[in-house]
Amino acid sequence: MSDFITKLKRTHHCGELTTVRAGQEVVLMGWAMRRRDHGGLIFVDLRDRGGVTQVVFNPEVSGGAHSQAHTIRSEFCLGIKGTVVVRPEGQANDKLATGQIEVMVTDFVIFNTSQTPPFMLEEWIEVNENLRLRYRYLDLRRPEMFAAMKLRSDCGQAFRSYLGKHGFLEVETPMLTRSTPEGARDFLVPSRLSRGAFYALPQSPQLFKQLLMVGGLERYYQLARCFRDEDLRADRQPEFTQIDIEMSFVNEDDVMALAEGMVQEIMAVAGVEVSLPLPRLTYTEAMDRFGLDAPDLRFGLELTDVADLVANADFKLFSQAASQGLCIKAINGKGLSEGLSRKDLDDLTSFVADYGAKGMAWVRVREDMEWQSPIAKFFSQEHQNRINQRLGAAPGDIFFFGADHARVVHESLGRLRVELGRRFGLTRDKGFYLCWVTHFPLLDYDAKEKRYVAMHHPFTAPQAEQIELLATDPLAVKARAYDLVLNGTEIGGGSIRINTPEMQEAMFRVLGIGTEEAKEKFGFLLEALTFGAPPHGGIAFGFDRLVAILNGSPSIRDVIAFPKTQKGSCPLTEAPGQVDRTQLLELGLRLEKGV
RNA sequence: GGGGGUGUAGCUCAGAUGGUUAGAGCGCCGGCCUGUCACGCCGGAGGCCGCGGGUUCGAGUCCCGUCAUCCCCGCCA
Repeated sequence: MSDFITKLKRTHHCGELTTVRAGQEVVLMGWAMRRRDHGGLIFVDLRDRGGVTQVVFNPEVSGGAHSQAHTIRSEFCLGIKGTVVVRPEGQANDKLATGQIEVMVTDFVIFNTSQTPPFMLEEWIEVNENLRLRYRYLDLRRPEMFAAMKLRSDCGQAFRSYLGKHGFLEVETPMLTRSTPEGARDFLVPSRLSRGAFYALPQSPQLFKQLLMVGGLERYYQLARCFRDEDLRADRQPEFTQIDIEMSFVNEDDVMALAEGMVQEIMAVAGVEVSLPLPRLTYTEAMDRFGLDAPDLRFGLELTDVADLVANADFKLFSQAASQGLCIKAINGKGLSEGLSRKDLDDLTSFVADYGAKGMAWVRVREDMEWQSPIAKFFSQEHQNRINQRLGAAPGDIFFFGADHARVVHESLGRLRVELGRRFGLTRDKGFYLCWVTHFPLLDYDAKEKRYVAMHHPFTAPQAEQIELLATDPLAVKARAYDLVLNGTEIGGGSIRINTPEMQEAMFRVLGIGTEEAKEKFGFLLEALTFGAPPHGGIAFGFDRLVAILNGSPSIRDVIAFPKTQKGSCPLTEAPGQVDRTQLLELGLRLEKGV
């Protein structure tokens, strides 16, 4: 028997046998998915990563194999040898790729038995995610999970082959690096050899890839693991993977052209055709029309400025807002009025409250084009007509208004727009809509810390003709930055970088980082820029997000082999865990009591 | 740090108004079955109702706390 096991050599995968192989002897290896034991005939659905084949144990073909087959249970790991036979008349299974044939077993081996799995692996069963993660190795046996892993791998291959073809070098940058201020919280690693000092895990390879450009590599890429110690979300994990790219002697158009060609090839892996060049919007246009810097172009419901139309209406909320120069915009929910109950509107009002909107005025357009709304009485027929006209009103429409600082109106109406799209299925089966968003502001003002902060990161170059504005009107300065947006999700972002020490120092000054501090924290970069740093720029894509969207997954956890829960723990390994006292001693660490 | 949802058999869930012995489907175990394919039939086992307090004659159900998990806000250049 042991001789049989060691000599048994797999000839096919379970998904590939067809009638062409009829009569042929084959060896399959995989897991028993289901056993249908008729006492006489025993059927087992054998599954491996390639698919499923029905194998048959017939007492008249092999009595020994048949009697042992009674012991087969779910997830037993098997090797079977048998003959491919065309199924008898009327016994084909159209639901199975291999349903025209079956394998008549002549001999088989149980490589390993299995406990009863804690959950069934059939894909139609929804299982608690925590349980799936605790037994991820079983979860991964599900065809759906294999498909996700395969898609991820194929996308990675497409990315590597595309960039390899375009002369890029793959370079690994350090995982143990130094903590950088600004940005996210770092994961720290205590150093044993330098007591009291810490490495940080990289939030991104940003500085290293710039140094590679100074190093003359000209074209770099990496499938880079990045770490950020912040709270998790469906699309945020503490460690995630970035497609990281940097190029020398390029401008925005060069990087964007390279990147969209790459995205086109990656998406082709998922069977998605992308035509180039991709549409571009400026940041200002995106905010004006969609309220968000990551517009979902799969549907309309765009924002419309109505400030001029309501300025002199009797509705104080609007007229006052207009006189203060605040932003007043509206969305026309085309044909959605009927689908929204009073309770839905209350829900949506509290929905926008999450984004700072103090209220939400709405107007239903009746059959006769009259307004039905709590605020209708404040608007003359003239006002109503003009607003109807601008919003392209038709019976059955519903308007939503926002009046506040532009930031609040854009955020709340922008999110409302997406929420309406989701609720009414406006995004369903619409395919994939990509666009670039360009000309982001270079800076944002942090009211809490009372200083300017980089919108992208402090190494992003300002638009060349606006550099003087940096001193006089910093918020007006646009960056040489660009984001790639897919169906309303930012999947990539990058910029042309600052490549002279003077400009970089000026940037640090604007950000309130003093010369001493800059030297201490970024001295190595500033110094590198003094040695003939070439003009350069690049881009980074959220690989997990991209694959999740292509896979149709609501969470990136579905395309990560071993993801963390929302508390950052791993149900499988139970990380993070306690460590021995001796380990702490070696590192010179002591835990505070009561913490 | 904050808001919301969930937690009942191995899994997915049901258990109005507090009331006898907590249910179903699937899975599991045993038996029968030679054309099933989410096989079928017969029988069976399986429960700290997340955990800890409280209210009550009586709590799966009500209250407080806590833990786990999910979604969101903050945070994430």
